[in-house]
Amino acid sequence: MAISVRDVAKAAGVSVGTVSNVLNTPDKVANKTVEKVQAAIDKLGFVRNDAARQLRAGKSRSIGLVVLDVRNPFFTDLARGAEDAAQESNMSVLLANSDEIPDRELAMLSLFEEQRVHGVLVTPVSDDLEPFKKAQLRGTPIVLVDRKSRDKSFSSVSVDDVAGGYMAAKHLIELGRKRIVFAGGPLSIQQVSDRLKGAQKAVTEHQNVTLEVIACKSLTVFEGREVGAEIAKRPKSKRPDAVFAANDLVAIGIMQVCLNQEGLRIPNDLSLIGYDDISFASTAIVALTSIRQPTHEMGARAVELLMSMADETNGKSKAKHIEFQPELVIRDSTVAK
Amino acid sequence: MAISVRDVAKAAGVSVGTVSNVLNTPDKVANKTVEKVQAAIDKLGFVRNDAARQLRAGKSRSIGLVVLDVRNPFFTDLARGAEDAAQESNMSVLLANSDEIPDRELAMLSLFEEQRVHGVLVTPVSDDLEPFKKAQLRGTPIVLVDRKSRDKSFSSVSVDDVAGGYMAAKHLIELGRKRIVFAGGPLSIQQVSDRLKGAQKAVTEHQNVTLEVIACKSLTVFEGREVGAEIAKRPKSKRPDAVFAANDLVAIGIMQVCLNQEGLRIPNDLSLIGYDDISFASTAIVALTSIRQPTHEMGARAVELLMSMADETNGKSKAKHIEFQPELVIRDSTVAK
DNA sequence: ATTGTTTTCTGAATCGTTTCAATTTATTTA
DNA sequence: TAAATAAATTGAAACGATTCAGAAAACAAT
Repeated sequence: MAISVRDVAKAAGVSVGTVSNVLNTPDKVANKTVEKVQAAIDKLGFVRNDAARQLRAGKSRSIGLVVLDVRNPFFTDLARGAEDAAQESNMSVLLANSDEIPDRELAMLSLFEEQRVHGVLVTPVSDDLEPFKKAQLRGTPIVLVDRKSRDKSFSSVSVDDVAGGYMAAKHLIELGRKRIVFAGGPLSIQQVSDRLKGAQKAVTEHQNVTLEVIACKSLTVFEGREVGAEIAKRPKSKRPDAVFAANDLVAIGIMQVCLNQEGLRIPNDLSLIGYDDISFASTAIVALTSIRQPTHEMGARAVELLMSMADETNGKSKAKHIEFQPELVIRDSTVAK
Repeated sequence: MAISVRDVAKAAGVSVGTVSNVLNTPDKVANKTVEKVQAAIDKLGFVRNDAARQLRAGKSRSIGLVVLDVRNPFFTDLARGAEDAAQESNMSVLLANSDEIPDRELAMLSLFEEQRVHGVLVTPVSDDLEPFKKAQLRGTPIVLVDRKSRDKSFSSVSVDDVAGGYMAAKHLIELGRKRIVFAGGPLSIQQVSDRLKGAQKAVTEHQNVTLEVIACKSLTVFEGREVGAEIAKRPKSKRPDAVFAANDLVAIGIMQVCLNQEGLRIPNDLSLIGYDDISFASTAIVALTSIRQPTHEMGARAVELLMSMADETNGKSKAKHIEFQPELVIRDSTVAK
């Protein structure tokens, strides 16, 4: 039914091997032959069947990327970084999101394995990395992104979240804040627990500063609004004077409720700091202080790492780790203009 | 190297055909055979090679979706609708964005054709649909989404954007607004020009109401902020008393600048209405009046339409159109609480 | 036991591309 | 011009799952 290389070959009066060479390595083919074949391709409207190509090649031209939430700009930026790096080796990136649900994460992994992707980048939901380990043994390299591997079998590209959490809390303390709330969750996500750990460290280094944790179910604007409502309804004496949110979306949710419904002033009544420094942070109602991560670069470096793993013939090389340092970006939500 | 059905068959002591049947139609296989084969699969860690499956089947299990901007929640909602419907026929949706760039749109189309997707849903950037027409003739059904096909060769799922534009402008006029600005662009995107057309119609039906167009390069928060700055810097006498933004992102950008930098009151000094009713609209600084579209349902219906086209053997059936009516959702940005 | 019927299983052929050793053609060197 | 070398082309084999006509096994009816 559909046009195949065989049809093109016949129309151009050459062999199928030559058609394939025109498609893949035109330099190896005489110019006028290339022209003849191209003409036949255009005339017949030939479209290469990628499944057949992959079958022969044994590998696809794609890399899988599983993130926690595609709607978080942090992850779309990261994905963009990955795409840019992938293009260098003309690969493409398949984006999937786990929605923080372990089962979806597994389903995506299987899908990618069946597609014989070159490798998988993942921001894991939980601590159970067993399925990923198995996939890696079967020959699909895995790189953990935005998450340092405790397990020595995985390579990773991460940011020092403990340092980031410390920075954030330290900044609030240096502004003279005493009653700090950490808003975020679930704590099973390593990024969240590390950021909290850093904050706790900063707090214990000072007298008279308390840290309270308000948990939320996921790191979304919606959950942030829940936390905001919880804070705003408290009597003034019980209310924190600073909030460190586990990411910017949560911070933005908190900000919306506190400013709008309750008339709290930010930063006067409440200092607020987020995490990730998504592009939306600087354009929030009150520009948001945040902890910046080299998002785009993380995506790119993760892909490079993956490609180097895929190249190594034996595949049994030692896991490599790349760790970036975060950076404090001060804006109006902690220090008034 | 990798484990194949052949290896599984040998290990389980059955033929390759039986392994395939266990994978695809276990009902046709005796129970204890299924168990034997499953055990072998688990033991060997067999992972089905999707490329080989597709090659034989002739079609993939995917549908391609090309949207203008993945970061716009309107399109992620639409994509979710498509995914949900696709799952019914156990298909998956491959999401790609054109970033409003015609060349990227073409590249994505080729990629999808090479993958032999079941069909492509697309929100086209421009009016040149020739490449899509060719793809359709070659056997890949195309459905235009969020855009009515002028060309009778394509099926489409759309919302009556002229009616939506009319509704929006009419609402502003009924509130007594006289100097209305339409903010949006590029006009080559049909959704934008239709919404403008509707607004113009409403304006011409009334005396003493003017409509000014402020163009922007794309429908993003960033561009909205540019428009906001342009409006806010005007002397009061030249300033509009209402703005109709071509989508919610632009409206949010305008809102941020006007409220924050210039201290304009919304809706008192300026009524503001958006379009799409993305989930973020209701949680904006001032809850945004907007025109709601049945986003999720559009995605779902588009997939259903596509599947029905793919089923039809000849493929030469008449194009079908589904058109929804939009709905006005009134919030604080036009009518104060 | 024989025949008929249903259920289960088999395995060679197939999908469309790429690969690569072998062959043909063109170019250079002596 | 003949021999040596380089460039271009050929075409059958291979990738791994699915298909399907036919064989084998299991069961039922006579």
